[in-house]
Amino acid sequence: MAEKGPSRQRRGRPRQAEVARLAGVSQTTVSLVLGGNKQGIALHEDTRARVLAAARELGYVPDPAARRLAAARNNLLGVFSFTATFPTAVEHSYYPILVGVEQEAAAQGYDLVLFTGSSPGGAQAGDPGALNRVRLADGCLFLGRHVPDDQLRKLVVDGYPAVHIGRRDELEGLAWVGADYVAASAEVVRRLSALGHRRIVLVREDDDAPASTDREHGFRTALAECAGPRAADDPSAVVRTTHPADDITPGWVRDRLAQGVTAFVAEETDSGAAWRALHTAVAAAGLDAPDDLSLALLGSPPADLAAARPPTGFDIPRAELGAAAVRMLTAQLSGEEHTEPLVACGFRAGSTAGPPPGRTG
Amino acid sequence: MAEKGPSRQRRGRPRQAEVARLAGVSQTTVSLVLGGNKQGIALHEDTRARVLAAARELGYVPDPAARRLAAARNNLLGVFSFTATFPTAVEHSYYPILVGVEQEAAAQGYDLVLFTGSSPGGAQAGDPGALNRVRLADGCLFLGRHVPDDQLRKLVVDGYPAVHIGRRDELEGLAWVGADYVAASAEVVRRLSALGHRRIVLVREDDDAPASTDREHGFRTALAECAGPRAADDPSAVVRTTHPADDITPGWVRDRLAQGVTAFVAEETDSGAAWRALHTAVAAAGLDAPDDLSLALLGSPPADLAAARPPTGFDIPRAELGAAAVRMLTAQLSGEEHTEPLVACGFRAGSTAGPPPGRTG
DNA sequence: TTGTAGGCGTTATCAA
DNA sequence: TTGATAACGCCTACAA
Repeated sequence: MAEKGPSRQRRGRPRQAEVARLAGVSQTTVSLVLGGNKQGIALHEDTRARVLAAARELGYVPDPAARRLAAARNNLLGVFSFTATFPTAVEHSYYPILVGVEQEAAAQGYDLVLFTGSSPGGAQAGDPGALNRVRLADGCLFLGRHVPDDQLRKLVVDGYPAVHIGRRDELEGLAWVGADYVAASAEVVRRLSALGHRRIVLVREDDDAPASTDREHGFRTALAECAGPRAADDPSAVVRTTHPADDITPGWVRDRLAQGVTAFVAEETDSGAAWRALHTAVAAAGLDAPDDLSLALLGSPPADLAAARPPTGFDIPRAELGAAAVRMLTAQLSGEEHTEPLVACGFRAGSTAGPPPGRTG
Repeated sequence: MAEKGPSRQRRGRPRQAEVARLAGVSQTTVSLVLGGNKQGIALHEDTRARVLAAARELGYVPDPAARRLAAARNNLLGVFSFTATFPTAVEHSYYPILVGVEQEAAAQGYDLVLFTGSSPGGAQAGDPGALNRVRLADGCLFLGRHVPDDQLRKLVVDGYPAVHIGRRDELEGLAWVGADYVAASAEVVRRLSALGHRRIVLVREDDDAPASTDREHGFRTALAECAGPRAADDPSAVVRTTHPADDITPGWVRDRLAQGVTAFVAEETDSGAAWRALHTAVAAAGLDAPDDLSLALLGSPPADLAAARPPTGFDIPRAELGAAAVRMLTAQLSGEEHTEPLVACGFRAGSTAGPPPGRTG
């Protein structure tokens, strides 16, 4: 298997020792000069010049492996997603985050190592050591809700620098960054309230992911502020639906309207099921937003609905989220502790919300 | 600056020595066991098991830098793109290529390191050492046309395994993989010819990128076969347009038709300008493909036109391109030389081409 | 101001 | 079958 071959391709590459010989100084001096002389040690301008000249003549470039070995760090940040890093389907959720991760990592001088849950090195889904590969990097970012708790906990306990993207409180000691769904959802409700809406219904998926829970929390909090505690505690203010959302029908929408509801809010999820169902039901009922009722989306619309009228709601700053994760990780690496975990979502005015019908805004 | 802090954050990262202690063997033995025992040295099944267990317990992972320093390889493949690997403008995205790169790399047991071109560490655009970081990996893939020649040449001259994705002949000795635009473009012309078209016009951008040149070359070659050398040499058979393509107007289309042209071919580019212009002009002229004329696209339609009727043309197998690049790189690593550099593009029947009007196919 | 020496974590060559 | 020992190229006290 080409065991013997012309491997060791390092061949003709000059090392500091050769530069030293050519310049007539010691290898240490070369390291000092070429290393930028961090410790502010004084050296002859002469020596400096000779070394530089010799290095240029030989075309010297430092060996990154050696450099990193000596420095006890490799300037590598890991990115681990339990599913493939480049899934064909999930493209929409992770890609924008990676954009931010890459930018911030580059800005801070780190390169990225991509680990996939289903990679080789004997790292299958069930493998209890699957996560260990990330130790190769100085620290690692974790994406997705399916990262196994126990393995992650082991890394954290060992003091390995890790940051989870997405709120993750259950795992004690694990740093995370997440979108501030609570505040953003509350803001949407406040805007609707400012338009005159009092009875508002939230359509969410039947799932206890933090992302869903946080949205409901923000929704209820703001509702309590705007419409009083009774409105917020009303169980019918929040509807849990399944995927597909068979219960969100034109009839259901009409019923609600008849009961005085004037605005509907849906959460964004991977599938976009809640928003899609609401959208479809409203259209099928022959109703139109914002004239007959107001609609808002707690997140961004799925790609196939993006062409439609932009929904009122908020945008998750995914790139910013990635960048924030990198910042938190590098803060850990340099000994400083946590930076801000919550990233604010910007309100998106959109055009699916307006004053309730029969009322002048 | 965090210069002094509790750096040396290698902290808990276990090394072979600790595994050795735990397993009650020498560090050498650990290396032997964990290294896969390449030299076929015999060792007790007992020892082996103990070492493996200890390594797993400690979560041992070899240090890539040390590995590379000592053995000149670390099972890491680099991916370097001079611009961001994850650009915001989706159309420029390398994403589909990376999908293939990741899959093939995983299949061959390599992890991926993403080197971002715009990284500091003193690695700005002008920095002559920006590319040097890649030497940490066993070999590297290069993406995009803006990889600086001189630095890349240095790597190649030093014998560093590198593969460029996209044809790159100018750089002597640099291996590359690319889509076979020549053959694919020729095939499209042949199909059109088989339908009965004789006068065909190619709309391309005014750019001398290999991708454009190759398409024209294939176009002219096939045209010579099908319609004779006169047709192929006719300067009006190829139109160079700029971005935006103001010259591709409804009037221009009609003119051409009046002169006997029955089919138009556009090249795919980053911007999609040529195809978009053609598309728009034809529609504005009140014409329709394939009834009034035939259209073909040398590539895939831009995202915003993907919903329209699928154009006749070919698909660039981007994932396959990535996989081919990895194969070529690993071939270099194992001493074997070049594998096939050209990746075939599949013909896409689409539905914008048919027999010329007034003729029975 | 410069040089000497030791170590970073692995692999590889020999002895034992 | 296993264990010293010497690289690999660079960094960094510390000594001169």
